[in-house]
Amino acid sequence: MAVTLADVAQACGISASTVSRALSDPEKVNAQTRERIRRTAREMGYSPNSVARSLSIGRTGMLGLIVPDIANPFFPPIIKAVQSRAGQKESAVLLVDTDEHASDELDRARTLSKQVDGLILISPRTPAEQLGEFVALAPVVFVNRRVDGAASVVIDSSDGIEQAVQHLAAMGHRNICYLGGPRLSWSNKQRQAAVSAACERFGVQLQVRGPFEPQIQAGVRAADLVRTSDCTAVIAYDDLIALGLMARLTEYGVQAGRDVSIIGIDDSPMSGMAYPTLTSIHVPGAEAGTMAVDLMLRLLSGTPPEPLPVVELETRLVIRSSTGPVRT
Amino acid sequence: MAVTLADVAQACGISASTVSRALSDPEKVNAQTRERIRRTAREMGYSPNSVARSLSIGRTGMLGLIVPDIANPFFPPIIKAVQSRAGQKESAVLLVDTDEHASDELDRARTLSKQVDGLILISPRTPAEQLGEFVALAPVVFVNRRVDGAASVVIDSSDGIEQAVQHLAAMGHRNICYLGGPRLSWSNKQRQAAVSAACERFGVQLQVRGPFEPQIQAGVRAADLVRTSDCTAVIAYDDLIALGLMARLTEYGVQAGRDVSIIGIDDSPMSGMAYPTLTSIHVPGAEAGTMAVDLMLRLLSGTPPEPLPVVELETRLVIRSSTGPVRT
DNA sequence: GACACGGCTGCAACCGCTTGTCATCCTACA
DNA sequence: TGTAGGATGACAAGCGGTTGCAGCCGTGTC
Repeated sequence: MAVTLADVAQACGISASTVSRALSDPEKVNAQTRERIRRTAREMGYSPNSVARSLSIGRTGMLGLIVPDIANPFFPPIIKAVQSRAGQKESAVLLVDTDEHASDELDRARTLSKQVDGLILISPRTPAEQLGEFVALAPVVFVNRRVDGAASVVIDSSDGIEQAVQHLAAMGHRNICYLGGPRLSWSNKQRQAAVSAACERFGVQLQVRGPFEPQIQAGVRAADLVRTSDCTAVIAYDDLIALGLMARLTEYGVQAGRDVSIIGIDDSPMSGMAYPTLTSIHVPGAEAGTMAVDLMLRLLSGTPPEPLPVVELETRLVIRSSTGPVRT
Repeated sequence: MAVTLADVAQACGISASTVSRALSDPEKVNAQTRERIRRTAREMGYSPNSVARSLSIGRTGMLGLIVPDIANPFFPPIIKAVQSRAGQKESAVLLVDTDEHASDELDRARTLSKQVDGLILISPRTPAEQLGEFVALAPVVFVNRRVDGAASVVIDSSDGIEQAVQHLAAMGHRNICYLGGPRLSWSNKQRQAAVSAACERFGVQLQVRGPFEPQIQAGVRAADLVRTSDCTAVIAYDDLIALGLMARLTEYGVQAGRDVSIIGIDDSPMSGMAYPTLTSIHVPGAEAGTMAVDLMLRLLSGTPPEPLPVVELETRLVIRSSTGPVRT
């Protein structure tokens, strides 16, 4: 029912191979033949069958994108960037949401790897020992996680975190709390280490609580821990936790920015929205997505550069009103 | 390099067709042969090439999902539901985000339609006259939009909206404002009509403002319009607009639930988060996603039922603290 | 004992496109 | 005028599965 290459060829009284070349490798076909073919193809409404094409050339033109949770506002900007960059490069994106199930990642990757040219894993929750298996499966780019021997786009939160701790220290906070993210989360380890280092540098006492899921409810749960501690400021693993915390504290009459200082990480759109607005560390998600696609395309086309590229992106503190001088 | 059907066949000293049948149509193969084949296949790490399979059987096992904006919190739950349902049914999901560009939808659909078995369009922004073209392209299910002659899952906001207006009227509000969504949005038309009907029924004055983009910033912009009007309550096209509005009004010292009543639509996770928490109309997005996949699978398998099915889902009001008695 | 029938399996065509190889024809140069 | 060489386009062999058809063999029936 769909018009095929052979149909066009027949209509032109010419062989299929020539039609194929006329459309994909124009140089190799005489100019007027080419034009005639193209016109007929257009008139007949021909459009190549991408499955057949994939089978023949051995590439599908699709990228697999594995994400822990689309509903987490940290991810959509990355996903959008990946999509749009892939679109520019004529690739489609096969998206998979693992619902934060670390153990699903490898399974889904295995399935996916047969339908796509390469895999982009955003913030994978899989334990480090198993990450190698992904690399064996297909060309892989990791985002928001550094993996030895693999291409990755990492977001170095240490700059932003250092700014955050400095900001708090400058306002007199001497006792702060870090609300940790999922235990298996690589970025949680990074963030916690950065907080810890910065606290040491600025002479601030640090207490660590957690793990918390990157969800609003977890932040609500964290509120009681914070209220009963002697911390005057909190840095949360992400904005969701920070927002949940802030909302719950508000219910208790504890006001962020006045009674306690709260800093989130991700700078999601909601942080500008909350009341009070949330001081947060901006994480360049969109850039990361774009870079990941570019990296992948580089891996796919030709020889991967030997030391596999690791792109580092920086973060910075965005001060809003959930932070303020320590209450004396 | 990957192990193929032929490799397995050779290893078993058997023909490829038998191997194929042993794996996909077990009944037709002798039990012990089948077991031997399966074992060898497993040992060799065989896994079928899905592209070749697609070419052969003429189906790709993929569904195309077109969404206006992943970053809008209304969509992720739907997308997740579609994914997970499709996953259960061994289908993959090819996601496309059109960034709210109505005119992109048809283009993307055209490209996509060649790689997938069917198209699911969530809240399409395309004008009604052109919707027929999608149907011509491939099996289509529309979500959150009723399209004549096509399968659709619609969310009937009228119940929820009626409850909302009744709720406001009961608290003495006699003058309310509806902040409209995008002009081309079908659901905006539905919602506005429902608000209008309900206001009439409950004897409430209605003012309509807009259009506003479903984004926080639009709500912020709306705040001035609301402040200078004589409305005592607002129903916004969606939660984002409501939240933006509420945050901005808070900055002005106008407190939702006390000085003005605000109701959002979508009941997104943030509505429980904001301060004050946002009264909102719950929209069953996840159910809609699941139903859409089921509908699609029904369309694809066998004869579509003649009157193309339209699934209707209901909405309901979730009262939180952004609404209260009119201030006297 | 011959025949029919049914269960298994192999052969080969096909899905639609790409691409290496080769024949043909024309041009240009010696 | 003969021939080398470059365009140009046809042929055919895949890519890796699926599936209709036919053949083989064993069993049951008359």
